[in-house]
Parts: sequence; C-alpha cells; structure tokens
Amino acid sequence: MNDFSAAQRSRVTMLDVAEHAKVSKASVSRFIGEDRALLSDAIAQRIEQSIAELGYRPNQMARGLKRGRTRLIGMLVADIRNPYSIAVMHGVETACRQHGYSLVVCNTDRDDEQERQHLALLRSYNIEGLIVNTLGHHRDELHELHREMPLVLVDRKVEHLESDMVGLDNPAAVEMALAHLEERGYRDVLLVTEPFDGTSSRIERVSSFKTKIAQRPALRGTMIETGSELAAHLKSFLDTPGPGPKALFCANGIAALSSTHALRELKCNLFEDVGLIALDDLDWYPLVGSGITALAQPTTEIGASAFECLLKRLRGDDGALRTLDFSPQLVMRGSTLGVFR
Amino acid sequence: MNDFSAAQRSRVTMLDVAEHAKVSKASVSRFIGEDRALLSDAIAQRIEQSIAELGYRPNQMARGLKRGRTRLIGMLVADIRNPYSIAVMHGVETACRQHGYSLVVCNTDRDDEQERQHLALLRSYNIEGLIVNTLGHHRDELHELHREMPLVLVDRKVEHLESDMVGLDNPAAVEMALAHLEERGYRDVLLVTEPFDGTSSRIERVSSFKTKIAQRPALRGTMIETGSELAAHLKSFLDTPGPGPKALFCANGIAALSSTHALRELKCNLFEDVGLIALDDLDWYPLVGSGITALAQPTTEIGASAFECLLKRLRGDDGALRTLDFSPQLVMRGSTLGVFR
DNA sequence: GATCCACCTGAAACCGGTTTCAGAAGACAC
DNA sequence: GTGTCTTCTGAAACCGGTTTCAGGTGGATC
Repeated sequence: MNDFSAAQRSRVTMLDVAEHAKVSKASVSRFIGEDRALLSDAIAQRIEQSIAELGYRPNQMARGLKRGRTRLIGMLVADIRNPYSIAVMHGVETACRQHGYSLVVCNTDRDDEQERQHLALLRSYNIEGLIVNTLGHHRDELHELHREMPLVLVDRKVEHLESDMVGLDNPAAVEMALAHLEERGYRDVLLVTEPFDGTSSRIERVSSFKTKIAQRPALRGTMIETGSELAAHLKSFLDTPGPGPKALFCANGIAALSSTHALRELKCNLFEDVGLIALDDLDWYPLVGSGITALAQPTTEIGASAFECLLKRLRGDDGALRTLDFSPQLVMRGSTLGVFR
Repeated sequence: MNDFSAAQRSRVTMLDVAEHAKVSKASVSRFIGEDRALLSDAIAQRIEQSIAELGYRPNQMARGLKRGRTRLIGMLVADIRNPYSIAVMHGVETACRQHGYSLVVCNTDRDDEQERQHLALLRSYNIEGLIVNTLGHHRDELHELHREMPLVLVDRKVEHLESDMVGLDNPAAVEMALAHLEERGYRDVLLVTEPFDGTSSRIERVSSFKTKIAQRPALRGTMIETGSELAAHLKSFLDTPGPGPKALFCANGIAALSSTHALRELKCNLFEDVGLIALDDLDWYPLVGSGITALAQPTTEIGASAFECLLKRLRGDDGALRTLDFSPQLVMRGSTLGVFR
C-alpha cells in the first residue's frame, strides 16, 4: 500500500509540461486557458503533445487562486434526505455540469449552527455562487457572502435578504388543490403541514390556504401540524361532522408520509373515508391505497433555473431582482375520486 | 445590485491581518494553523484581535496549494436519486463534518463518460480521498487516482482495483431473507433484481441466492429482472403452480418499487396472494398494502465507515486492505405474514 | 562576563497556476 | 535599408497562504 499521509505530491505540474515542450510556463498557461489563439501552431502542437504524453491535468485550486474563478457553486440544503431537496439538487447539478461548474453540497440537518459553519466553509473555498435552501438565519453572514457573490434562494424567502428567488407559485398550487377538491365533491378540507419553523414556503401555503378558503364559501378549511399527536388530531377531524365529504391537503411530501401513516393507524379506509391531495409527487404515491393525487413540482426546472440565475449574475447581469415561481402539475390518482367513485 | 463578473476580490487577506497586528504573515499563519504554541501570548492576542476586527477567514484554496491538504473528500455516486445512495451519502457527510472535512459529491447518472469527467474534475480539485459508488469503469483513471490518494468502494467491487471496501454482507442478507421466507411458510421464491449492468452487489446477491436456494431443498427459487415486461413475468410466476406459497424477494429498493407497481397492475391482493421481502428499508414500505417486510441496511454506519477508512489511510495506515461487510436487520411487516395470517 | 540554549520572530522561498509587460521576430510600406 | 506594426514569446510578479531558515532575545550555566 501507499502512504498517503506523506503528501507525496508527485503530480505532473505546468512546469513539467513547459520543460518537456521546451516553452515557458506562460505559454502552457495560455494553451490551457482561453488564450490559445495567441499561440503559434508549432508551439501549440508541442504543448498539446507534452500534455498528452505526461498526462497533465491543471490544478483547479491554483488556477482559482490568481484568477478568482473556481468554477465551484455551493448549495446549502436544510435536509438532504428530503426528496424535494434531492430532486432540486439533481437539477442544479445537471445544469452546473453542463456549464463546466461543480457543485459543493452542504447539508445542515436543519441545524442553525451547522448552517453558520457551512457558510464559513463555502466562503473559504471561494465558491462563485450560492444556492440556499435553508432557513437562512445568520443574516449577517449571508449578507456578507452576498456582497461577494450572487446568491439565489430556492423554495425559501429570507427577510431583508435581497436576492433572486426560485420556487413554487404557492397561491396557484393551493388554488389548484382546492379547485380540484371542490370539483371532486369534497367540502371539508384539512391542511396538514409540517410544524412552522420559519420556512417561508410553508407559511405561504398556509396563508394562501386561508385566503383561498375564504373565497370558496362551499368549503370549510382547517389546519393541523404534523407531530406526535397527528393521528389524534386526524381522528378528531374525521369524527367531527362537517359540511360534507372530507379531504386532506398535505403541504409537502413529508406531510403526506406522516398523514398516510396516521390514517393507517386509525384503520382508515384509504381513500374512501377521506380524500387526499399532496404537494410534491413521490414515486410511491401510486402504491398507497388507490394512489395519492399529487401536485407535482417541476423540480428539475427549479434546480436548473436556480443555477441559471447565478450564471446570469456571474456574467454581469446586474438587473432587477428576479422571482421565478413555477406552477405545479396535477397528477390525479385514486385518493381524490371523491363522491364520484 | 453588485457586479460579480468583475471578480472584486475585496476579501480580507492574511497580509491585511499581519499589517493590522503589526506582525509578519508567518506569525499569522502560525496562529491560524497548528503552530499556535510557538507564538508568545502577546503576539497571539494581537493577531486574535485583528482577525476578529477585520473578520478574516483564511482561504482554503491557498492553504491547500502549498500544504497539499484541502480537507476535501470526493464521492462518486452512480445515481443520486437512489435512496440507498442518499442515505449512505448522508452518513458520509456527517462523518466528514465531524472531522473537519467537506464532501464534494459528483453524480454520474449511470453514465460512463460522466464518470470519467468527474474523476478528472475531482482530481483537479486536489481532493484528499475518494469514495466510489459507481461501476468504476475507467480502470486506468481510478488506478492513477488511487496512486495519489486513498479510495474506498461502497456497495461495489471493481475488478483489479485493490482498495478498501464497505458494503452489505450479501450472502448473509440473502440467507436471512430465505430463512425468514421459509419459516413463514413460503416455498416458491422469485428474486427480482434490477438488470445486470455490472453492479457487483447485484451479482453477488443473485449468485448467493442460487447457492442458498440449493441448500434449502424445501424451496424453489427463480429469478427475473425489472424492466418493461416485469408485470408479464410476474404474472407467469404467479400463474405457474409451484411447490407451495409464493413470495418475491426484491434485491433492492428500486426493485421493490417496480415489483409493487407490477403487482398492483396485476390486481394482486397485496400481500395475500404473494409474499414480499425487500432489501433496503424505505420510508413508504409500511404504507403499501399490509406493509413491506424489509432487510434494512445500516446506511449511516456504512457511510461513516467509508469515511473512516479514508481517514485511517490519510493518517498513515498502510496496513492490509479492509473489507467491511455489514449485516442487515430484519424489519417484519405484513407482506410476509405468510401461511400464518 | 562569556557561552550555550531554548524560545520567538520575520524575510524569503515556495505551492501551481495567471497575467503583465517588455522585447524578439517577421511582415509590410516606404 | 529603415521604420512601423503585428504577432508571438518568456521573465517575472502575483494570488494567499505555508514552511524553511537564519537571527534576535533572554535566561541559565560556568
């Protein structure tokens, strides 16, 4: 085995290539970079051959040092195990790759202190831009970072932080859900959301829910948070007489998971006793009961847009702030067959 | 808005700190690094204050250049949307963070060319170690990389690549599954696996299945791959008379997802007509039919072990190659109630 | 008081690249 | 043949750190 502790930096360096090709480092650097046109054919060819022969690979760290361009994008994720975050991340990563950037993902596990540490870290690695999908406390750090590089928020708003934002059109999504539920004959809707921890999209969905419910006199709307007492709360919702057929509206995939768990615990007949529509479309939705109706988010597009926002800023666009709100798509399944079953 | 294209490197540098504290760069460097003991209290205090006052943060890129230590670990993942990979990645990331390392994740989307590009990329960023969860074609690149840094394979073996490995004890897992199925009264077992693409763990599971089935004369064992004709194949399995009650053994989470889909398509009564046990334990398993029995992999441990392998090597351990095989844990649910229902 | 040593400190070289700048070489016009 | 303009090239400075090395200081020893 090798001994890796003795940092045996045996790699081929630019100087090696220069000597091998009998040219200066400067010429090799020009060949590597975008100034290749400056070189004569003869020299370019010699360099090309030496590079191939020695198997030279430029050191991005060193390049980034003088140049200020690391081709690194940072992404701060609150919960790496959240399917939504993963899906968006996949979109970001793909877009990054297509433009020659790489992605450094930092997971905070919803911990504020870890968020702070990761911010410091990303900064110390000279990333060129930052995608934020956390609560964004540590306003000062974020501001400071934002002075140095473009920043885009995904699925979150952060107060007093003026940056581009990409996410779901939450009012439209809520409207879509309620319209669908009402059309299918449901009259008593319970919004199930994860606890309020400051996540802006969560708050928006709830407040839209309240507004939209008020505009639909046929519907009654109530709300609960997931947690240890979810099943009990669901039970009381189901047992309380209402204006008509009951349905749950789960504000995201996690809420859908918890709700379904709870419904099973209550020996509920999925989904004849109660309808269900969920934000996010996860791969197991079709498998539960008669299938869960979903409002699918265009996660790949959201991720790609987030990156493209950064890219535009990096290329000098200093126009007005952008807010990109994508619309969800209704994927109808058995859980909202409603009164027409 | 700022103009980020004009790389306005306005950051506080070590020289700024040195001048502010009226000391040399060398002293500041010593303060930052592990040589703080060399400094007198007076100087250390001045430096500390200057750092705080100016808000100085050392540039990791520059540190890595001379030092050869970037504190960066690379991870090559075949499919970032595979729950198993995510779970392991989460384990790796947590372990990294605890030891002051950061993780650069590269997703290849199962594409060989992307694997090659990512390998080159990771190398150019001077990562200190690499965790591989892809097919590992591009043997030459991997070898070359492995000469420079420690490398550990997760859930994969790569021929002719001598490196540490961390994964599941596949024979034990298969044994566990078959023992459970037999005990529950099933006699006709169909192994459902994703198509053979060279993934070694997949191959191991299948070959163990064949071996173990041979050792259990009471059982009949057959095998199919997921794909467009999965439902048809399942149907013929279910329709063909066998030695007794039938059960599926899904070799991973994806196979479990496809199989459940197919069973629903066949209007199969989950899980009274057929039993099911699946490798991996996904959060929706309890929700399908009477719940899917799982062999849960200790993914967090696997991820952490992978990182610790690297760390040991980085610290100079050049002992024999290690192979860490973890055992799964049986999580019994309704899908294997079997003949005792 | 001289010698030795342990302890601190800073100047300068270095890591592997990029970029500036000055100069060499060739093309062209006169 | 000279002057001017391009076009190409390399030396050297630079990015922001680390590390080597030589020297300065003060205390202990003789």
